[in-house]
Amino acid sequence: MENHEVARILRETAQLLEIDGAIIGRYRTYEKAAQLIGGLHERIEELAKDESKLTELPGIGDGMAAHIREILATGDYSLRKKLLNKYPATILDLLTLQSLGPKKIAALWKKFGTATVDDVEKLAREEKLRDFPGFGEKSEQNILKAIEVFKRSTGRFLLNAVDREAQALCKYIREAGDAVEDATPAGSFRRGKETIGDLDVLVTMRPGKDKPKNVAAVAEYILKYPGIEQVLAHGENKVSFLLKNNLQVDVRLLEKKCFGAALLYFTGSKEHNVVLRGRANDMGWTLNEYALTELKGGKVVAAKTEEEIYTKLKLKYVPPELREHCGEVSAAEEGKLPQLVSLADIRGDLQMHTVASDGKNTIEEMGEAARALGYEYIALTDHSKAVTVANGLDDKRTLEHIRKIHAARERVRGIQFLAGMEVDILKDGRLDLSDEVLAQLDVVVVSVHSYMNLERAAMTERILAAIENPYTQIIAHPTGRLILRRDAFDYDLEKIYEAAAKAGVAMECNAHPDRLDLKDIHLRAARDRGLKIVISTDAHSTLHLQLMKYGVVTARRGWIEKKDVINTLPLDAFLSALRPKPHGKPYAKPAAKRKTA
DNA sequence: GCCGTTTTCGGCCCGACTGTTTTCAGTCG
Repeated sequence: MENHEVARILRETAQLLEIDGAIIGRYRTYEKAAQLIGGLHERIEELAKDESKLTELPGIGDGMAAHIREILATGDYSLRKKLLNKYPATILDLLTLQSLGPKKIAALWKKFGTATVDDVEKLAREEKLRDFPGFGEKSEQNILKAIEVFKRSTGRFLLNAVDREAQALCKYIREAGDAVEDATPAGSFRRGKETIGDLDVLVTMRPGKDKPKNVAAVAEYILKYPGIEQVLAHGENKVSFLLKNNLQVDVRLLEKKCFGAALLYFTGSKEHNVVLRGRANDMGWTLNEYALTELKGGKVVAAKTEEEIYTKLKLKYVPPELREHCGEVSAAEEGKLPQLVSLADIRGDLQMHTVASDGKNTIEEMGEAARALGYEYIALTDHSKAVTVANGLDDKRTLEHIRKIHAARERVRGIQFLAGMEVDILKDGRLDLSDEVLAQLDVVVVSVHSYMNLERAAMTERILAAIENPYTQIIAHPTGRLILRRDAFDYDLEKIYEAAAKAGVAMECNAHPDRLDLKDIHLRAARDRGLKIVISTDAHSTLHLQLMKYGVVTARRGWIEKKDVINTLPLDAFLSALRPKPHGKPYAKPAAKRKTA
């Protein structure tokens, strides 16, 4: 059973307990256990095999360990089942509605037997909610709006979609006038999570004598942002609104002097912050979104930058991508944080498509765009013939394509072109091109595009067979998921890792925001096993080459260092780091034009 | 349900905002 499945069962139990009126600590314990297991990079199933490993986890006692074992053994949890006998499962949907929480949901259930979004909508439309304690005309309206949103939206947004909105909004806010110093995105977006629920933006105000007036004026200005669909809150220091695509944005207006504390607080994660606050308390301080202050006397210890707050807490600066309560605080304490890979480290992009298969641009255009990004080399990797919808190349066309790539080396200087292919892994694990043709390629990237629902054993065998092929060098988008749309393939990733490590096959972190595959926790596990990583965009146009940053941010979330990523190496070293080819000529740089003496 | 150099019982992060109240409960992040 996968960690996220165990986490889901525990989380739902926590939610049901809260609706059921359990005391705060009890459902919190379930919530915390769910969080912990969801973010674990070891498999909970493995840990549970050891008698004592589970209770060594923070917040897991004997009781919770037994519950986890029950879930692993039976696939469900008796308390959850019991609660679902009492409440319909649809009652959990109500928690996603803005302005409805467990208390009100419990009250509605008790009074009307309300358990579905449709039930709530009916009550609101019949104006029956408003007479109920704690509800009024206004909250009735708010609930109707929330139901609108619920019906229109899936609730999560891809990283690049939020990036676009964040950049546009921050640019608009910076143009507010002299009162505004800067606008900075925070929240899970800053941590680089693969999907984002809502966007947090911090706006720092310049100090001045007209402060309250300025803050109010800036808030007014922000609420005139053309992208706004609906204003949700308009307070003194905070405004919230929905954008036209239903992304919720929370903007906080604050003084520059507490920017660091606010950035830390609103970047999260919640769990990371809880640990920092606990640490602050132990040191005789208290940490909130305004400052790190002395418990007695309230003197400010640090507030202006995140760096100085970490320093005061005797911690090395923790990059936002690591703030997930997954060992980063103890690593920061011991000075053992990884030297994370950065976008500037990347010297080449190793997966991209051209007009030969399903790309929009030519070899030369891709080369020029990559050179403009400062890359030293690229691998052109069009699809092989099995991907007929993408006009994939057979042996003959591949050989032609290789010749075109060689010719491009002469035409476009200042970047090295590697002849590659994204070769399909067929249903039985064979590769979609002949060995003779594979031997002509500089880079062989392999991936699955068909029969994606094979059962676990067959899919595992299939990938293992592909790794056994001596020409296989890189496995692209190894789990095949499409974020928010398609689940990962079912196979034994452990076995694949083991075989890939042994064979010297590199694993791709596909930078496309729809994929981000391998994902953060898989990357961390790969790194722990010493696997080679490449980060590639899978670009289908020159524009897509710019998606590299999402791959890098995902790798950073997986604790990946520059030394783990082979496309941070100069060309010669990179080629040596690839699995050696059994036959075929090694890549030769085009000869420099000979100077006549 | 977990946890403990203020506690083996009594707390569980905590501050802002909203809408309901007439001093506060519920929700949210």
